[in-house]
Amino acid sequence: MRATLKTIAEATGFSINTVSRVLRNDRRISNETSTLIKGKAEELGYIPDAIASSMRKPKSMTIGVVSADSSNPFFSEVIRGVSEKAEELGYQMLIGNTEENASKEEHLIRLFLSRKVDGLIVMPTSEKEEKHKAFYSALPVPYIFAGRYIEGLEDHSILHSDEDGERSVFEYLLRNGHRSILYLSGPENVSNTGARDRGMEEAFRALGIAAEKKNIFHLAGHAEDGYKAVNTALNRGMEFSAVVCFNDIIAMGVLKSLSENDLSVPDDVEVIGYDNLMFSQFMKPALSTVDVPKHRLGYKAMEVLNEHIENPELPYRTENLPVRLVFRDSTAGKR
Amino acid sequence: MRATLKTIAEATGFSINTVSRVLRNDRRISNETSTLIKGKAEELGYIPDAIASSMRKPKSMTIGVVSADSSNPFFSEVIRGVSEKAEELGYQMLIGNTEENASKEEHLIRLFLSRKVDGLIVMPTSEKEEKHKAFYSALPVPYIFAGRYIEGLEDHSILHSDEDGERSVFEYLLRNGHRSILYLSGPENVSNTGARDRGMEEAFRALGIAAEKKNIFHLAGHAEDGYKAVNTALNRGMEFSAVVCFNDIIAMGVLKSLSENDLSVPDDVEVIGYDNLMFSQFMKPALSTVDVPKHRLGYKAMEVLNEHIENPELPYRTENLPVRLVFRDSTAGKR
DNA sequence: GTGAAAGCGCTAACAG
DNA sequence: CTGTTAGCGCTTTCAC
Repeated sequence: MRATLKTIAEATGFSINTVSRVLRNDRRISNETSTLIKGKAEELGYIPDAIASSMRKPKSMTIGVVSADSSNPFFSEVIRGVSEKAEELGYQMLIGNTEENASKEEHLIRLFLSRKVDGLIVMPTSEKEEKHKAFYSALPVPYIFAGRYIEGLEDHSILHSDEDGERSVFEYLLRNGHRSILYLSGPENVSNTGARDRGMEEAFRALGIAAEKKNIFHLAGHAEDGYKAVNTALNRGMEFSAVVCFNDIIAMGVLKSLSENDLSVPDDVEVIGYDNLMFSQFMKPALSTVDVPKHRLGYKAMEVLNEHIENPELPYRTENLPVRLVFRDSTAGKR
Repeated sequence: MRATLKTIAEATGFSINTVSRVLRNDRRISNETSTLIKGKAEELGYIPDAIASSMRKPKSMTIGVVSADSSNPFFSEVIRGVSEKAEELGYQMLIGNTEENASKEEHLIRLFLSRKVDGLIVMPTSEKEEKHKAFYSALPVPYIFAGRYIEGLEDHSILHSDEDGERSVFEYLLRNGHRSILYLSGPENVSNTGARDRGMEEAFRALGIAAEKKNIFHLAGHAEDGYKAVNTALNRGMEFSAVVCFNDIIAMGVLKSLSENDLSVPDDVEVIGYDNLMFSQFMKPALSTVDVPKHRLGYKAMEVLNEHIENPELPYRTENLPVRLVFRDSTAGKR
C-alpha cells in the first residue's frame, strides 16, 4: 500500500490536516512537528497524489500539447520550447499527435479536457472549416495555436511571419533574374500554405513582375514528395531555374532528384527550403532556407498560454515572430 | 460552471449513479432513460472528469514517457511508436525530457508517479550508478527501458542488438582491409556505448586481428562533435581509412569535415553511421548506417509495458530487436 | 499551532 | 432497472 497523508498522520499521531500543511510548507507549524512529519514521510516513501490534490485545487498544472506531425523535427523543436517553459512554470505536458487529421485533433482535445488540462497548445489543421472553428470557440480552457492559425481565431496564434519569409525568398529570386520558378508549396489545409502563397504573390507585385504561367505544386511535405515533384516537372519538360520548397524536408528530396538528373545546384538550379532544420546545414550543397525560431515559438506559446491561464480576462493577441532568409550553398545570386 | 454528473442528474430527475451508469454504457438501463440522459449530457456539453474517475478506478490510463534527448529524431521516432500503441490501448502519455541528466530523470519520474501513471517507459542514462539502480528497483509501477539498459535491471529493457550492429560494422571494415579506423563512440554514461564498444571488440577477436593503437573518441552525440573530432584527428596527424560513428548525426559532422579537408568519401575514407535516420539517405554521399527499428522499439515497449500493467506478476524479460547494416554510398567495400 | 468536518466528481457495493 | 451510501486522497473552512 502506498503511503498517504492518512498513513503519516496515523504514524505520527497528528491529524491528516497537519500533515498536509507540513508537506505543503504551510506557515504556522512548529519546526518540531514539521521535521518529525517530514522525516516520517521520507521514511514511508510518501509520494504526494497530485491527482487527488488537483480535485480540490482550481488548477491541475497540466497542459495538453497537440502536435501535427511528430516525424517532422520542426514540431519536435517547437515542443522542446514548450517543454522548457512548461518546466519552468511547473506544468506537466500531455502530448498527442494528429498526423494532420482534424477529427483526431478534436478527439485528442476532448481527451485532454477530460483530464482537466489548464490549457492547450495546438498546431491545428483545417484552417477554414466553420465546424472546426466553432469547436475551438466553445473550449472551456485557454488555448494557443503555435505556428499556424484558424480563420476567425487569429488572435489565438503565435506565428512566424510566413508572408515575410516567402516574400523575401521570391524577392531574392526575382531580383536575381529568375522568371521560371518551381514552387513546391504545402498542404492546402494548413494555414502556412496560404500565408506563404500570399508572400509569394506580394513579391511579384512589389517588383511589378507578372507571374507568368505558374509552376505550383501543393505537396504534403515529405522528402518523397519533393523528389517526385521535381521528377514530374522534369518529365513534363517544365523549365525552371529555381525551386522554392515549403520545407527543408521537401528540399532534400528536391536536391536528390536534381542531382540524379545531373542538374547542378546552384549553377543550373537554385534551391531554397523553409524551416532551417538542424540537418539542412549538412546537406550538400548546404541548404539555403528560411530560419524559423522554432524553439522560441514553442517557448513563447507556453509563456502566453500561462498568462491566459493566470488571467482568463486577458484579451488574445496574435504575435508574429520574425524569420530570416539564410543563404548557404544552394543559392548563388546577389543577396 | 462545467457540467457534472450531478448537474445532469438534477436536470433529468435521475440519481447521479444512474447517470454515471448510462454514460459508462453499463448494462441494465432502459433505453428510454439512456437516450434521455445522453441527450441531456450532450446538451449540457458534459465532459467526463477522468481525474475524478481515476480516483476510484485502479488505473489512471496514463503512462509516463521519459525521453533522453528530444533534439534527436531517433527518440522522436521511438516515441512515435510508443504513442501509436498507447493510443491503441487507450493510454494517455505524459512526456518529459532529461537531456541525459540522471537526476532530472529521477525528478521527472517522481512527478509522474505523483500523477499516478500506470507505468513508465524510460530511456535512461547512468547505466552503472548503484543509486540509480536502487531508485528503479523501488518503483511502485511497472517500467520498461527502451533502447538502453541499466546494469542489474537488464530484464526491463527492450533493446536493439547494439553488439551485433557494431560487430557487423567492424567486420565489414576489417574484411575489406581497413586497419586504421577512427571510432567515434558515444557518451560513457549510456548503455549503448558500452554495448557497441563490445561489438567492435568482438569483431577484432572473431577475425583474429589485433586492434593496434586505438583511435577512439567518446562523443556526446551531436553533429558538431563529429565535425570537431575529425578535425582534431586530422590535425594530430592520425591516419584512418574509415570512420565509424555512434550515430548518424555525428556522421553528418564527419562528412562535412572530410569534405572540407578534401578527403573523398568513400574513396579516401569510408564512413558508417548508426540509427538510420530518415535524413541519412539524403546525405551526400548517402550514408551507410545501421538500421535500428526505432518505431517498432517504441511500439514494442508500450506493448510489453501494458502486459506488465495488466499482470504485475509477469516476470520481466529482455528483448533484442534485430538491426541491419545498410549499405549506401559512404562505403565502397565488398559487402 | 492544530484538529474536525465537508466536499471535489466520480465509481462501487449493496439494496430493492 | 434504479437509488442510497460510502469513500478515493486531498485541501479548505471553520473552529479552538
